[in-house]
Amino acid sequence: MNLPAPSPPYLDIIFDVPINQVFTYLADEKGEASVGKRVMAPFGKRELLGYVIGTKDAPPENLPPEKMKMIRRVVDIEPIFDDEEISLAKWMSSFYLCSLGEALASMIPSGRKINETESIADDENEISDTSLDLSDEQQSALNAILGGCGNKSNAEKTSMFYLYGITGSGKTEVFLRAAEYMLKEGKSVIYLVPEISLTHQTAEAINRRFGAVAATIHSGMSSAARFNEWVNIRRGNIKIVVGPRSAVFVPLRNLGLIIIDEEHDGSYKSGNSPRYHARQAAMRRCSASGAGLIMGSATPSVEAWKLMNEGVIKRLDLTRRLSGGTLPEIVPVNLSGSDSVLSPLLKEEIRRTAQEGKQTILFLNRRGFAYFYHCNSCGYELRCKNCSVSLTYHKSKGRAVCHYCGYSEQPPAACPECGSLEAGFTGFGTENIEEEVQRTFPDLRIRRADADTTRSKKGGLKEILEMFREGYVDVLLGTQMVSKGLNFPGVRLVGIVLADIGLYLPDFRAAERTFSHIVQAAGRAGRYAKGGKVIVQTFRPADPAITFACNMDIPGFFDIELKQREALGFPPYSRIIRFTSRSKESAKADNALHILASILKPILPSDADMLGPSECPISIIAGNHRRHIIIRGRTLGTLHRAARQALETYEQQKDSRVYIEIDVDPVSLL
DNA sequence: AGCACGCCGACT
DNA sequence: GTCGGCGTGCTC
Repeated sequence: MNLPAPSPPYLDIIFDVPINQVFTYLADEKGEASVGKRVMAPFGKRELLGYVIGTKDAPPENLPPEKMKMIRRVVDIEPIFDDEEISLAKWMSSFYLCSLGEALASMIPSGRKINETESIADDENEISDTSLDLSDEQQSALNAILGGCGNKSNAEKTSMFYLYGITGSGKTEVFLRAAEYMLKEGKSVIYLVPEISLTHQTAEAINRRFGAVAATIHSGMSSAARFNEWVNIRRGNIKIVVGPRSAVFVPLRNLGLIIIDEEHDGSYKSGNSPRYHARQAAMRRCSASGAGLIMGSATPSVEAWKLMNEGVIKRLDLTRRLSGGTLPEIVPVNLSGSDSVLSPLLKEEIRRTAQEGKQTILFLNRRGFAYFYHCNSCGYELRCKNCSVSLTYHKSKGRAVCHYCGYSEQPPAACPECGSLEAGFTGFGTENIEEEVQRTFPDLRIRRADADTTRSKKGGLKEILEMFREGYVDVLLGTQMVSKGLNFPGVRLVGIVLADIGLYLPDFRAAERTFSHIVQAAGRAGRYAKGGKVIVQTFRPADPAITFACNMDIPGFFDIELKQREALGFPPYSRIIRFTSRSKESAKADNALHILASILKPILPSDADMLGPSECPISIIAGNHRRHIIIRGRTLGTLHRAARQALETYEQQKDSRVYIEIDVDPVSLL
């Protein structure tokens, strides 16, 4: 009879703290601690949850034995992670410049606050319960995928694919067939979706179709439920996981495939440290495990498009709509000189739509952004005292409100600067539009859906959308969140009230986003409606983001956008790391970044440059002054090295205790 | 990130 | 005379 080998007395443990250091502890007497388990351990003056990532028989030489402490207790009965997760965490830590503990903690569901915004899904992907016949295009796409990543003997083979096709061209069916193949091969599958609310319906559909093999894991679940699923997945009871960006980390063994639906979607990038991108993490997981990767969208990210041009990702085109539905006509309308937010054409079309017994959706993509207090005499703008962004007028409250920190004030009757009475709220806010639409069409039933009208009561949005679906509403008015309504059969007209709002943002991705929004809206609007129409109101009708979107010329847009990015040296022709400081005192925020800049400057690689330090476009958020530095270079490797070295030196100079946030490959620079 | 230790201002 | 501000140092 073999006694179990005595477990090593020393444990290497990491914590969810921003110190990239492994701490050695004495194991407990029972010897229950082992790699992959979590433990409670005394850490300084407190007791923290730690992750055991290694064991050893001898203590580290340079550690005085009296400093070493013993763990308090072992949390897990069985290990909840192993070398695969540790290796992925190590990659995260070095790629996103965070500590190993922060990386691992962000992967494992264990109390760390995760931030995946919940909103109503659109049911664009209506998944059939049974296998559908594939079109020729779908079939050849599937063949390419299975030929590329079905062959396990050669993991180096092209195994990244992109299903590029308009809404309704059947991407989902190809995803499912590829997943089905992998499951039959005994492999497991991760299916990433952009919205939490999509996970449930997608998983349900997969279960109906393949039997109960799919699990979901997302922040809408209780942490206990999430953790249960994690353990279930790790035990091998589950073969396919559907979820938002964090699901890219689930401990599925024998991974065969990762699917990323709506690859362009911004929610794949984490908003808090470590600011990982699920696409990047998926690529890393796939290359480490030999699994395949399939992404899909009608409007890929510029990054993905470039990789397709280079052949790194194999592009598979789905050009035809399966249902035969035609795309709606997209009409740009120049708003310049108009004194109304509703152009004559839009009014006329709303009227006609109503007369035909059909419905209209009016889109405002950024709530209140252009609805600012403005003096026509001196140009004064009313801005938030804390956040420096324009205040939005909320008529229901009679106050001007900040969309970042919630500050509000009584709007002045006359310009505070020059006293002119030619001042007030102009521009475009949802309330404003509602009023104007109501005034213009007193006989129509108009409903507004935005964060204010839907937040108060749970399901508020659902209710509004239900009423809309049932035909009790003629005109639905709202932000992105009403995109679900686009799939309702009664919708004939979609008005994008001010398409170029985003173009005024100081962000090099503004054109890409604007373009994508219009194309996505149009693609969905044409799902059912015959003779559907999309009206794109803009002050910049000649802007390529508008013109190419209106012509549905996607490759055309990417061609000129890529040229533009190349000329300006922006991604994907460069890589970027952004350092942001924030402090209640602007001098501190400034100072910290100037120190960092002076360290960075001399060690930047020759192919790199530095922008800033400068104020962030949104220079104050919730009372914190924000400054940033952007370093930019041809490849990430050399930037990483410089950044790591600079951060280390900065730590030692320990001047001001200002928090610096690091964003590798930032998606927003606001 | 916390949390404590430590040295300078307005309060019972 | 103390309470308490947040600068900075440390965490096996």
